[in-house]
Amino acid sequence: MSNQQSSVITPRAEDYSKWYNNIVKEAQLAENSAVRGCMVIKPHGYALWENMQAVLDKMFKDTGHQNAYFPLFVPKSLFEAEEKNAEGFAKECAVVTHYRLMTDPNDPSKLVVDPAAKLQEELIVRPTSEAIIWNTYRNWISSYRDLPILVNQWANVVRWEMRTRLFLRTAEFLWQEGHTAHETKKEAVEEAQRMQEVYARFAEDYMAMPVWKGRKSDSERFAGAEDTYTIEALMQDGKALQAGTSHFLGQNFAKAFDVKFQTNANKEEYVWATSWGVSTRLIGGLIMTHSDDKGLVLPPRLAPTQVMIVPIPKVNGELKEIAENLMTELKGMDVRVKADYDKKRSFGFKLNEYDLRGVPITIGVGKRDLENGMVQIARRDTLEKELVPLEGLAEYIKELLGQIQDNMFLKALRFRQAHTTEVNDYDTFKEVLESKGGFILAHWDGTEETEEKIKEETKATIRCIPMEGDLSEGVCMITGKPSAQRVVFAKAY
RNA sequence: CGGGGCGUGGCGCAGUCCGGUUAGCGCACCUGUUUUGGGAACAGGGGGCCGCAGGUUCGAAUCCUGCCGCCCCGACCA
Repeated sequence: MSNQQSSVITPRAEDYSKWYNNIVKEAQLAENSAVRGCMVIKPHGYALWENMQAVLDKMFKDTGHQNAYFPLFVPKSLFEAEEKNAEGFAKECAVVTHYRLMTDPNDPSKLVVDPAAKLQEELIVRPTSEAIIWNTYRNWISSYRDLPILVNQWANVVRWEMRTRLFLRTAEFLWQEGHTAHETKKEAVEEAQRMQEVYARFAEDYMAMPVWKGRKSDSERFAGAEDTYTIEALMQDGKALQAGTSHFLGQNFAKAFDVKFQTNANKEEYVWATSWGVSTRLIGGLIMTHSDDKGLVLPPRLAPTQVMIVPIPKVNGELKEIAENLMTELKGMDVRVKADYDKKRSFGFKLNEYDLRGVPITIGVGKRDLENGMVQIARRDTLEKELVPLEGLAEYIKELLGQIQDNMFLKALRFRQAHTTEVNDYDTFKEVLESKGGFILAHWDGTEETEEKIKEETKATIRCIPMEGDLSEGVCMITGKPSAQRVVFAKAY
């Protein structure tokens, strides 16, 4: 089987978009569906999402949150209550107008919408759930004793995007959205920042994807928020990806939905709110941070299968027994391990397949090396191979998984460092953006006009206004006006 | 919505300009045999309303008209 194009991946350097699509398909993460802009997440992709969910869910619970579930539909009257939010999402809403179909009078084999079944009030398919949730919270809150409310939901949402891309921007996507209600502004701001920190920790410790933490500029802020905290990652093509956002919503939704509480001084006040979310887009980020021209590369902490044992070539009793023992031992150490005894496919085919699917470690168990008490270990991140003694192998593997995790983070971090540039004038800004892309740290006068001008002329946007690092003052690279601190620019997904 | 490209077995394509046997190739699939240390070989086999609808013609994947869909690049966005 030579030159099999179903598994040839377009190199990144040749066509980055194509490469990305190839990875998604060849690693069997997802595929396009019959519904425009909506993907089918395949078992391997969904297993990855489940692992991400499990970790995040625990982090949410460890910070005091509970899960709940709210409806898919939002009555239009509720949706429009918070004006800015409604305006921000209006252009990308799917709307349910009818509740019944009927046989087409002109063609009995077809169905048409029954005009008699028009809804009195349209239902919006949620693009986000603030409206329905805050309408509910009104009934849950009357006293300061009812606060805080710390609720998260795992759900799907629909945003009718003009152009979609698998995982990065689909019309329907899976996410979690936390919605919290607080007594004071201070508490709400702290909550929003806490969840930004949770996201950053998840991205770096589990996805091995370094992120910039910061706040959004006015123009990039979430519709209806007072402040948006973001984590921004850098992809291998030099473009930024907004990987998670956490919003301080002020009292906007409390006012729109009339959610008040009585303080312990018997005064009536509006509730303070936050919302925060990450989505299946993270899988896109994961792919574009680590994967190579051979396929998917997954960090061990999230990989559905961490270790694959492949007997070479004929599975006889002895090889199988060794594989089974090793598997038992590794499972006992909480390693996600599988063995491939399929006799129909060759050793080489299998290895390529697991490289494609991003399995962090494959163990080749064969007679030749076993005579010396050795097995062949191949690590996906560096593509290095080595012979390792069977004696103490489980401990070695366990240790190696940790090393791979760390190595992937460091590699991504070095890439980001190499693609983060401090510039002081607009010409250099443009030149860096063109030549190597990445994050550019520059002074900005804080006005929307300047931001807009830069976006128009270069396509770069302010990804975030950093909250840590070098926060010294300067002058705007364009207008020369005072700048409070450098901000992070990049072209973004 | 603007610009570009494309619709031919599951996937990727050739054939279309210049109409003419039974529409072809690679991969995948099925059966069998030999294989298996980085994508095995051979033999046999199955699978096509050539995107849809009209039209021209003795004859259309091919020419004409209309429609539909998909992909890529922008505008919009997590």
